[in-house]
Amino acid sequence: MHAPHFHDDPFSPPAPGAGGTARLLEGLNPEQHAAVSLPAEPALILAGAGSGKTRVLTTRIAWLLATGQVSPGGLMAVTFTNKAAKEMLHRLSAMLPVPVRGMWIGTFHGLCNRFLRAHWKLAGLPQGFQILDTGDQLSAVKRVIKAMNLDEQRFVPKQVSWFIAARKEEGERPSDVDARDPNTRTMVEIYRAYEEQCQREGVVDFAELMLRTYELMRDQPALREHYQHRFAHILVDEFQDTNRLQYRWLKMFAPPENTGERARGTLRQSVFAVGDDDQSIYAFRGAQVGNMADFEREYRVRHLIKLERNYRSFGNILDSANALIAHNSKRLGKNLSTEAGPGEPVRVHEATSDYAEAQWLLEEAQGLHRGGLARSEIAILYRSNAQSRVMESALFNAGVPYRVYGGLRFFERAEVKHALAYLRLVENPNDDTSYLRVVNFPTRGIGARTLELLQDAARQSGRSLYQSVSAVAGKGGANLLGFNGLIDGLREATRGLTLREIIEKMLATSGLLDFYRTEKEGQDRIENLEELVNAAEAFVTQEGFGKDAVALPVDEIGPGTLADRREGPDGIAPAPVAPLAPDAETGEIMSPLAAFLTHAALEAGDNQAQAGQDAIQMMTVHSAKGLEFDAVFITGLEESLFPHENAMSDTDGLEEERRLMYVAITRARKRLYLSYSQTRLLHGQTRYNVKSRFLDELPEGALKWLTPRNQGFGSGYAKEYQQAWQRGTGPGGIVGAGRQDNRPPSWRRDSGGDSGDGKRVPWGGRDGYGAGRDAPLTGGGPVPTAMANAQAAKSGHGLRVGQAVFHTKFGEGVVITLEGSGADARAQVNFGRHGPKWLALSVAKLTPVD
DNA sequence: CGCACGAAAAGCATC
DNA sequence: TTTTCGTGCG
Repeated sequence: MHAPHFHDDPFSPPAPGAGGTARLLEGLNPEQHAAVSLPAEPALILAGAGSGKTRVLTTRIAWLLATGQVSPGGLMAVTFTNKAAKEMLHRLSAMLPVPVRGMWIGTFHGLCNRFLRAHWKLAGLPQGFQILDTGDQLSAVKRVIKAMNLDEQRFVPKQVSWFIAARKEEGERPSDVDARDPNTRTMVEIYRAYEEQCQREGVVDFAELMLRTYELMRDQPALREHYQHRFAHILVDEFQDTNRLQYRWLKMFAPPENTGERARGTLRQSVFAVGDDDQSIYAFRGAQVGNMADFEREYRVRHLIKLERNYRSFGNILDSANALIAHNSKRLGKNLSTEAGPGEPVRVHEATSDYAEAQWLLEEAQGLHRGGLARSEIAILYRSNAQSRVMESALFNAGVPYRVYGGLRFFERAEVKHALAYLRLVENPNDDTSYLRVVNFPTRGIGARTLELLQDAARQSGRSLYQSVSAVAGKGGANLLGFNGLIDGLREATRGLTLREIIEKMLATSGLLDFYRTEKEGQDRIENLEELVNAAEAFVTQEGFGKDAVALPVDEIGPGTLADRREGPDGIAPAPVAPLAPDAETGEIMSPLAAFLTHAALEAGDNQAQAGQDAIQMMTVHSAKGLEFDAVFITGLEESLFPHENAMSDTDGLEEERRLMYVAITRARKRLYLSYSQTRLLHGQTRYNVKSRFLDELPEGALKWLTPRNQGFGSGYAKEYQQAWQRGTGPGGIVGAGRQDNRPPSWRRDSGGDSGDGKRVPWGGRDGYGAGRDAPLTGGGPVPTAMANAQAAKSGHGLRVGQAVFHTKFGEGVVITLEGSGADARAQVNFGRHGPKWLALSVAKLTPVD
């Protein structure tokens, strides 16, 4: 077999030492240079925030290729997100004329998918297996629970899904789970049934992609040998975020004994792991920071390189980050430095209310924008999504364009999922999840009763819903038959059509398009369906599924082929060309439709809010990881918010919160704002919080307080409250300002190009928080407590709700509730660090702080 | 199959 | 503002 033919022949890389190679290393600092040009041995790169991690990773790949140490097919690079993978491919192709598309660079799941496509038979999967996203998985679990006649109250589908995913991420099949209590035993039974169901339907969930690949490598020596021979270099990005299974997976592809000085025989592999323990913020979803230390030990890492030079932020920002993270005990140890000079101080702002905080932020951001900063260079970060609403409201009312990350993504939208369900049924009518999703959508007279019967029948015979329709008699049965006919007809009618034509045909014959045409909110949905057609078109072009696409058999394993195929004409193994590895035996690649469905599951797409416009960026700190902005606002720096109350009780949780804060700080290039508020409306209740301990952990010299330092907590609020009272806008006036509308901002995509000028309606048109009519512009006092304040003022002990107090044992706190009077008087005080406490006022020594 | 409106969450979120 | 779910109607 011949090596595939490329225009830019990757098998003739620039000769080592040629100008090209030297140019690759140009401009790297000594540590980066060292990392990029390390010998082929295990290496751990501790890459601080903004230290050029991606550059090192991609240059390392380019360097390995350019110096002829490895062929494009001989290396694998793994990331967590599609974004990171794309970025790597993009940069790489800018550095070297290399056919990046066929290279094994991708997300863990994407690569597993590719692997399982090639070895589907060995893996015990149907050739066209489809992937369940989180939502599909949830409905699949629900069906299982129902089928087992279990109580959904006791076995909450979400929790069960989570349980199953967690087990898989620990590498445990049902029989491996140590189930001691009856509850867990039932969970395991559900897990078992769920697996059987998935297998029957020919679908796999995300965790299954990983686990199956791992198991296949573990149980198939020939396969293992093959891949270990093939991948001489494996690079892992964001290593601190790997979970147990991912690390074990890695060890299957490149076991420690094959690496470095322990390499056995001719088999010599190198793993290049890049990570930052200080940015490990995903323990809650199974990430094991400990993998870094394990890796260092198990692989006997001799090359540990720290990238501590930061090219992103000015000194004050870095000093703050360094000082903060120094409070963590569990660290590998790292300190960021810059040559950029101190830059501006970090600005700190104390607000009286979340509303006031939002107003301040709005003004400040507007100022920055007027000063010439693009809105897209301004980021507003918060710990939890619930915090975004006040700020959205403020921005919206001022007509400032903004973009909120983390909403519904394209392929998760209901109408898109419906469309995909039809397409999946065309591919595989036994996909019960998809069947149930659209069997009666648009409605075709198939009710719950009929579906019950159908599901019973299917359960009895162990067959799919599609296969069981004949078991249902009567009108319902006839309608079911009709639906099956629709799917069959669609499959016939679309045979041989292009992907675009298939989708268009489906949209028309399924009735989806007609349905949304008559629905009043349907215009958006139709646009999204059109967008789906575009996405498919783009996919076909981009992935080379056009008529010129060549299917080249690669990675076939079978007797006698292993040794042979390792070497191409010049002693280098050929790289796969097809985007998805073809069947290992036949070389057959998936149909464009099946491939597109896979793509849709593995890549949920962007959430499309406000894409393309210069808008202020709003997101949680988690989603900000990996991004950078000229100006960053970190808001809601309050105890119980950030650090979050659920994480405050144990050190591990607290340290993760601190790393989260570290990530947040290091997003800023030039200007960083930190803000907190004395009062905050959260879940309909006013909370009185103490400022975050993280603020106290920053170096005073790097900070500049925009509001008076050490102002008594609550005092500012109290003053404004009194003023408002005197103005006659007391409780009566303020009460109405409480938010009535609980919806997240759901804007209509307006047709005009110039959105953000007040045409969109985030609160469905109703007055939001401070919509301007009856809410005061500043100092909108918290509502329910206003009354309580008035009462408390009369009760003699001189305390008010919202009052800042000092307690000899617990320190600073804020009064959040007052009850009783005289000797009975008691107060609930939130001491932040110590949490809220009830105190008898006749005993406790509380000093008002003012 | 009973009843009502609205609605989606209480922490972060990749694939 | 308080609790729990899914979806649409008589």
